[in-house]
Amino acid sequence: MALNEPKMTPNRRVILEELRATEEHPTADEIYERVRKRLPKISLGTVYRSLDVLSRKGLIRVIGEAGEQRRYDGDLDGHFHIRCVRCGRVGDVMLDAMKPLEDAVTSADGYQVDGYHLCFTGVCPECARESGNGGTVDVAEGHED
Amino acid sequence: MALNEPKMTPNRRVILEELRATEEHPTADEIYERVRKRLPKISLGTVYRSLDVLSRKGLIRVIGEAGEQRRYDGDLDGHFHIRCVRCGRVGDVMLDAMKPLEDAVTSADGYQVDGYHLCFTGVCPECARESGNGGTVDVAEGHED
DNA sequence: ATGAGTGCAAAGTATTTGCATACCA
DNA sequence: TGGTATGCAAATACTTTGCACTCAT
Repeated sequence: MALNEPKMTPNRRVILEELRATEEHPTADEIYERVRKRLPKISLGTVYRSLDVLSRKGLIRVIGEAGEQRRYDGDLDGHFHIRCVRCGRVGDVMLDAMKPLEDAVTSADGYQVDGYHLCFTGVCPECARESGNGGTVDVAEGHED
Repeated sequence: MALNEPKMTPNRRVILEELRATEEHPTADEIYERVRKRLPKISLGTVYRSLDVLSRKGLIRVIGEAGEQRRYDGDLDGHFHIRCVRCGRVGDVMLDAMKPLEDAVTSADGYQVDGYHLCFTGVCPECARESGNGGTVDVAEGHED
């Protein structure tokens, strides 16, 4: 009667495959739309539950900031994300400088670190090219009165 | 008729003060409850709008992961956060190893980096003490079948 | 007078959950 | 047979928004 660990069901496998097949970082309902082509009767609730299981198993990563919609990433390699503040696109950043940081956190604060979420924000090269410096951002940020 | 930049109003000032006065990382409605003691007629909507203004001005920081409730931090010093996967508590982590990472991202990917969000997850010392290794987490994470 | 800020309440949206059924070991 | 997984729909919870009113310049 002990709580068994979640199984890898066909639904979950398809979700995982779709996630691994894309370079994008889709939201739950984008995943739902894709998966639906292969499994027409799957429900959005199942997609949410599956994504939860997969991320708890460490098979996928959840990205995005609080208050925003979750995005999912099937790529587990050591990389971070960067979100363009103008177009909202989320890109990957390869960097393997993280281990020392993890170690420092562990030793300095007594936490058992089991993961981290790192997302830079900035302006992507495309946006920078298109709009020079102006763009969509309209709130002054350097000073107050 | 040009869009003026948001002003520092009494409401916003009180919210900022409350945020700077606490070591916790309160949510919008926790802030609402605190601020209400000083400004009994302030509304939750205004708190949300103010927090948005303050964070766009760079006076406070927004923390937390996608799909979760936003938490706010009035401390702008270079530090990161760590959230205990068991109790949900968010703590501060002092670390000044970030600059090199920022530089690396900028040069490697052509982004103009204007910020980052870094949050570790792990088990806080209290939780580790209380429950050994079991605790509330009941999903196996190392292997699948 | 004009534009920004606010309170209130309603709307919106992402995510979770209850329940009956289907499935697998 | 026992327990997990699923579809569907309802429920939750957080956040945003519309509108009328107030405030300061």
